[in-house]
Amino acid sequence: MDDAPQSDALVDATAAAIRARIMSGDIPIGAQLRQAELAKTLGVSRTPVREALRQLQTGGLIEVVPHRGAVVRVPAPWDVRETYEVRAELEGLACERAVPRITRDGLDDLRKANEALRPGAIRPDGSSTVANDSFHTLIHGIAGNERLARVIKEINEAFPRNVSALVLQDNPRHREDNFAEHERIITALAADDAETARREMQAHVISAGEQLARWYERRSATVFRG
Amino acid sequence: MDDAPQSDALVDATAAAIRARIMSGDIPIGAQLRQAELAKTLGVSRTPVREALRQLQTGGLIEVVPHRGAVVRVPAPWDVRETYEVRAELEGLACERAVPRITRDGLDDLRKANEALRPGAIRPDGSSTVANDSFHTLIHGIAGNERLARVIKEINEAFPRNVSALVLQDNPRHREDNFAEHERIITALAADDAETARREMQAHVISAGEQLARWYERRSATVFRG
DNA sequence: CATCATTTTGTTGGATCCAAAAGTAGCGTA
DNA sequence: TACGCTACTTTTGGATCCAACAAAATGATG
Repeated sequence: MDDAPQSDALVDATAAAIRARIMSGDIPIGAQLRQAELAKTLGVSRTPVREALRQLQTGGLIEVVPHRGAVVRVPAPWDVRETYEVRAELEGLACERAVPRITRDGLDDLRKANEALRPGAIRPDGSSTVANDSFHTLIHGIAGNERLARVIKEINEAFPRNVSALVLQDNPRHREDNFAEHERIITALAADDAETARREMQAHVISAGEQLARWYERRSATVFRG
Repeated sequence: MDDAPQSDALVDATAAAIRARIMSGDIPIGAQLRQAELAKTLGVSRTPVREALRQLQTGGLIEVVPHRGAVVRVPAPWDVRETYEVRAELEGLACERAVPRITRDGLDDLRKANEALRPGAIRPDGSSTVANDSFHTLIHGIAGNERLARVIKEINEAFPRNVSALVLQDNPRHREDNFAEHERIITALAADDAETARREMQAHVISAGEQLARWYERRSATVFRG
């Protein structure tokens, strides 16, 4: 089950490569994306790069202005908040749907995924991001609605991942909150309490969005000063 | 605020043209889309057609298999149901958000939009589709969350519009239900009752999705027989 | 007569080429 | 010295060309 159903190998690989470099912060926010440069770096022609850029553009990760080129999109804080309100709603739905469908094994998987996020646990760099992702992805899988999973995935791809990681890793308090919120969600799922599960998940996502929005606020402030 | 932020004029226009022809049923479901043919028809080169097709592909309206070309996607009934469950959630959120934001003028606009859908009113062909759309679009505008509006728009673009129109126009009963459901939504909005507004809108979308899914079920059945 | 291999045709995918547009720098004039 | 105009450079957008791949048709063989 691919996100882009199926198409050419090259342009999808190219898009994935560019997206990865943006997500990882290798290409910073606001940076210009020159087609020729990308083509040379990735060892392909300009054609697949162009189509990859278009694909990323429809995803909202980059912006393309007619004859000036593509830049990595700099999201405004209100945009982050709006997006996370939508995402909260959808994640809440996924969580609610997961309640009647979850098994003991599923609960175990979730607990294990969250255990990797326990504050104070030793972990290699960047692993918290994937662990965090996998927690949500597990729930999407249990929810059993492919379209829902896909829409959430698309929404997530609108913002560079490394920023979320930064937000999480910078502040130990955030790590603790994140872990505790996940635990509450697991508890509600285990208790077969759909209402609570949804509410907890919504609150969790909203809070994550708020932290992210604040990060962008601080960032734009410093940028304006500098 | 365009759906595709901004980019080349030609490829967006091309994508819009192709999408319009699919949505209107001019290009039927399951039809093959030959790039050269489209290019000739639209009076452009194959390049913008290719990129337009890729754009439509990420939207999910068409499917592209590596060396065999693009076809208009034939949605499975379960896919329709899944999609409409997601859409119901989001439209419900929009409706809830609209409650504290709606004005008397906004209510009037909604009433007027629904009046165009009154069963028994005389209307030219196809106008019911746009009237139906405008009812929802109005609410999205009032809800005041651009990302939400955009996500719903993208979801809607996953299925040809003419099918929804068919579903609506075929059965007078559906027209009546549709009208009544809209009225209930307006009533809840006017009563400042967020809970009910959300619930009514959700039920409305779910019901529309069910009708659409049934239509596709009947269609696939006849196709298999034929 | 059926089945498999081979050839042929049609269509897409990728690369290169050419044109158009915008930004920039340099020069000239007020 | 400052402002404006022009020419140049850079980069994207569109068209055309060539190769790869898949399907269909045709012929040969069991």
